[in-house]
Amino acid sequence: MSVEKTATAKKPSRIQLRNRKKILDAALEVFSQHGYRGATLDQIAEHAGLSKPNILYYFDGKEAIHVTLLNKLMENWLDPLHEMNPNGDPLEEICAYVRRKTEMSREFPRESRLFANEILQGAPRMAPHLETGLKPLFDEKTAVIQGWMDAGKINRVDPRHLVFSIWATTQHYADFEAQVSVLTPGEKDIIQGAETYLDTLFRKLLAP
Amino acid sequence: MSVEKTATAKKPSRIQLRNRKKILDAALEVFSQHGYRGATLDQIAEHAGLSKPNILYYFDGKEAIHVTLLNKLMENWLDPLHEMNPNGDPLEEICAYVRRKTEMSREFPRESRLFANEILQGAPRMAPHLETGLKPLFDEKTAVIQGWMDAGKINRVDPRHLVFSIWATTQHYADFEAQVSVLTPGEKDIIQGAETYLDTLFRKLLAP
DNA sequence: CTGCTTTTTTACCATTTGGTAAAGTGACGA
DNA sequence: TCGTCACTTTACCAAATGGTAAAAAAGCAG
Repeated sequence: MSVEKTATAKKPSRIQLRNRKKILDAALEVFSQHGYRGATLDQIAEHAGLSKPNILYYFDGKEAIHVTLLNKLMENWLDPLHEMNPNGDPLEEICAYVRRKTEMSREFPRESRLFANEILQGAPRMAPHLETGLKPLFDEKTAVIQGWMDAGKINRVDPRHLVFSIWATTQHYADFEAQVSVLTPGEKDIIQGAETYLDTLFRKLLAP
Repeated sequence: MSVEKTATAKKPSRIQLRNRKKILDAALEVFSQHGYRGATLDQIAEHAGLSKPNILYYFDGKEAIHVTLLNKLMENWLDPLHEMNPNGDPLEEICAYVRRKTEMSREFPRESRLFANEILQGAPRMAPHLETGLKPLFDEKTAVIQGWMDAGKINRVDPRHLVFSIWATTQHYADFEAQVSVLTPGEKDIIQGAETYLDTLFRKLLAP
């Protein structure tokens, strides 16, 4: 069921491993900057330091590369939400989640933009993933938060909008980096300040 | 200095006005969905109900259409921020700004996505606009907010991050609509709930 | 070294895409 | 009614783009 070529039972060679990684890294760079339709195989090939036909030796086509990237992305992207512990202290769990998401905006801006591009354009290649991967987790965690509110541990707000606002505020620094950097010139680490601000924001909202 | 063809001193005819509007509306639809490089003149032509050469009779090319759209967008996009009155009640002014921005996400989602697409891809055709249009306004208004904080009218936070978080949370509902609609199925007007939630969010943050 | 497999390159191709030239059509004032 | 100007269509084109076939080169087990 893999999208990669030669993905039979045989274990991939050292060369395959290395080149697949080079291709995916180059593709992440290009797709995250130009979106799916704006990216070209030639750009990816150049970034990867390989020829275009050579890239098509490793992947079945442009779409296959994109899908592979999105698959790998979803694994890591949902991790921080998974880590939110229903048995932990509610306020601290949520603030820790905000911190982890902010951290990802700093560490993986390309992944954030790849995701943003895909969603912006209607999630044509990711709708299934949203349904089967994100939706159940979202329902589960909003229910947990609702439980915390019902128990009076945190202030009562719509948990869905709470999660949306966490995603929006944290990913903003990666997705809108071009704007942020124009408006805060010479700032060495604007995300540092964001971490402090967002902690205050959600603490004030939720403190019972 | 206009980007449109035949933009001499002569006033545009009725036909020109109608067709330019048709083209720009079609272009907004297509660019906001696919981004600049992903959009094609053929798509725009079809949406506009005109032939491709006919479109190029009214505009100098694909880029000219895009630039025209971005120019018109910036006018309206900054309006809500302009309306924030330094002499009004601080908390109410900011909450009113949040409300206006939320409203725009509901009323003009395509414009929001057009903007988001452009920023996501590094603002290649809008960097000047950000510098000359947005930046001064941003500096002015963050200074106003800082003044309110210094006067003890609202709680003290970094005004820049405050504004970023307002943009992020309000535009999220338009830009990530594909994701939001998957996670809140059957919701007739999710933005209604967002308005309530965001009012609470920023009130709790800023109430002195 | 030898023969076999894996990897890479060269040379293409069909389609799409932004754009143009020029002929044709229509509206409208003199 | 006629000529002029504004608008539209038809027929193209060159470049870019995703993709392929097949030869050449590089690894590598024996």
